[in-house]
Amino acid sequence: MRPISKEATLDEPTEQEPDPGLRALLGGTEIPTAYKIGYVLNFYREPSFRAIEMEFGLTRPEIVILLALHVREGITASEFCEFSGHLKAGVSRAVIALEKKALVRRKTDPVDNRRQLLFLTDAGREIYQRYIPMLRARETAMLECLSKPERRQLDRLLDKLGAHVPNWAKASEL
Amino acid sequence: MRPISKEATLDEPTEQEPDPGLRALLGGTEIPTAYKIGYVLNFYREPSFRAIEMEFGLTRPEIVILLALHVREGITASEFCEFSGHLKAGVSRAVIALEKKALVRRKTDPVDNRRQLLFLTDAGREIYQRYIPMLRARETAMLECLSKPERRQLDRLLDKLGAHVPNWAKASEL
DNA sequence: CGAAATTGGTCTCATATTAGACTTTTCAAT
DNA sequence: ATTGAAAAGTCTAATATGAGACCAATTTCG
Repeated sequence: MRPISKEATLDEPTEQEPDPGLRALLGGTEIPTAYKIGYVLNFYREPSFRAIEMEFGLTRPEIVILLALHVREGITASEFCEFSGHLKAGVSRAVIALEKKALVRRKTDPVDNRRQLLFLTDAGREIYQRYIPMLRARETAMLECLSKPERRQLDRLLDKLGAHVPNWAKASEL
Repeated sequence: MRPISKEATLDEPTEQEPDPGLRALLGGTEIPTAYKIGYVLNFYREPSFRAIEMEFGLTRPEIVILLALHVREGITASEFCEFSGHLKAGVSRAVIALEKKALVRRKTDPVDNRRQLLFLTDAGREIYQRYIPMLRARETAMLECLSKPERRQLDRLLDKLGAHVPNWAKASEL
């Protein structure tokens, strides 16, 4: 169970009664770091995406593609796949859906007829603006336990990890 | 695409040619930290789990339940759900499948007839031993870019984040 | 230059996963 | 003691997602 008791939730949100047994899971696996990263992210991402899905009818790939296009338009599906590690069939499906929902526009790349450049529509931008505040708020809440320096520290480490990904994340090694 | 070119992969695995445009995604979203965590973890978890799924016929929930039981046996499905944030239907289904595969044993909790205590079978332990080395190796590879102190730093930050989860990760807030 | 290989995107089929309903057991309130 | 509410686990129906096949465009190689 969540490392809180029901009583604590109702009376003292800051007073926790962790179950030592299950908390042992966090550091007890043979892949402690990966597990902990997954543990934290699971609580952030899964409920967030489920809520967006219920409220806006967007699937996970759709959500993240809108996120990506908000940062940079004109990328192609395959670029996004390559960058993010998402599978091309899923991305393709999401792009088709997004276009059908008029949230995204596709334009064949003049340089390579196979490629399609993706752009946000106004509706796409708008729906993004409607779901991003919740994601931001939850990120803020998630990071509240860290001081400013610690957050910078975390970001620095994550940048390192992110930059290192191409060195080991080769599907052929599996 | 992955921030490497094909040539680099073949010739100079350490020589990368990041696409600046897509790399902007990493820090460019409005949820940079969450996104970066997800970015790194996606490359670790998704391919790993897919490989295990293909080789051992285990679904993601099955994989993680075996992981958890390896650390601590005798937990119940609901305890695992509460702790990990996984949904009970999925966990229930996984437990049923694991028992069917004779990887897990279930025993009704004498204290509460609704609850079922979960235990690994020998086969369950064995299959775990067959997939964990790959997960460990990939975790090691993932963390190779960090020095020892940095890894300790990361673990410390993750422990903080993990301990803080119960303070904000309430589904009712969504 | 032409054939073979690779790439970009889409589709089909099978399987995984979610929401919500359901049953039984246990807890809480009166 | 009784009743209503909540918890634990399972099931159903709908939908999401992965594997692999496919086709067309482009690149690679002899």
